[in-house]
Amino acid sequence: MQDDHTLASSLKRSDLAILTGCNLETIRYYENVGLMPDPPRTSSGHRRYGSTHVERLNFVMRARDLGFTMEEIRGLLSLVDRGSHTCAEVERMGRHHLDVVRAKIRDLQAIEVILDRTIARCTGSDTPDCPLLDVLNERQAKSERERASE
Amino acid sequence: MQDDHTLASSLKRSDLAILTGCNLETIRYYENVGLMPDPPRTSSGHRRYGSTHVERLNFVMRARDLGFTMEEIRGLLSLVDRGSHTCAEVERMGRHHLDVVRAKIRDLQAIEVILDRTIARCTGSDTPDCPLLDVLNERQAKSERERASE
DNA sequence: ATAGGGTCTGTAGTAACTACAGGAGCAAGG
DNA sequence: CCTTGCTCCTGTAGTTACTACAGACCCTAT
Repeated sequence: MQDDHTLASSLKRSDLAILTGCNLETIRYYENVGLMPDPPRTSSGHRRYGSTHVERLNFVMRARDLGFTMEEIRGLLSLVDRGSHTCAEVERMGRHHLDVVRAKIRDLQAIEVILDRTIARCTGSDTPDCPLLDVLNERQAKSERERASE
Repeated sequence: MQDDHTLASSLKRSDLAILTGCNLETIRYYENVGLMPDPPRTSSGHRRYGSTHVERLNFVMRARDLGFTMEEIRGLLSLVDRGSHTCAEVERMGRHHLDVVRAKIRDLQAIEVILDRTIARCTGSDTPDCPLLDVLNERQAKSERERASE
């Protein structure tokens, strides 16, 4: 069909995927969950994308790379879409996310320390005795830090 | 029914949950996926647990706290269950997991740096201009480190 | 005209649980 | 003895953020 030169948007879904590096199916998923707007369609139902979609998808992917959850990305987008967002609002969301990231780092570092110290005591020999198994068999399941924060 | 004093195991599922701090439903889940053995039952079908179950569940939870995936925990358990495991085998699995943990830490730290530096430039004012939004609108979606490792 | 791809939809699968619905059992009070 | 209310049983659906498939349609090129 030749009805589609009326659309400023002329990218197919596969084009958008290649341009942004996003998985093809993920694009449809983002449309379903409302992170991406429903694109215009050709008369036969095929999606056609334009530069606004490219920018939007890049925004979503960049936020994803920074570890924002979809809920957070939705929040950021709705601020921007509202048109009256402020730097203060965005900063607040960013700071909250940064706190979450730092908490995850701390948790993983606590794990790292335990694993590292424990494995350092491993003999690597053919005996069944193993410091790591000893640690896994210990009674208390949680580190002091975790218990302290409860 | 009084048929159950023949069982050395006398803990109900709720008892096991309280004793280990594990969620009640999670215990059943671990049985379904084979991390915990099917416990003996009373004549009416109620689960009865003993000290071996307590120890096993503590092991699983401790491994979970250290960030091992269920697949890894299954591996550790099958080594131990086999009865002929060696420290070398356990150490190898531990080291692999430690590598994964460290990779996650590095990823999160890269995110932390970007967020921290970006938010530091936020004015926190009522203007729509925002360094964080600028970063999210940037073309390239991946950090140099990530592209380098592909 | 037809062969081959691409695109469409809905749906199921992933990890590691958590939560519910609806039915059965169990212990204690009346 | 019987009821009341709690626990336990099962199967199933929901969660996050996708990914992958099946079967139907469409589009392009020869």
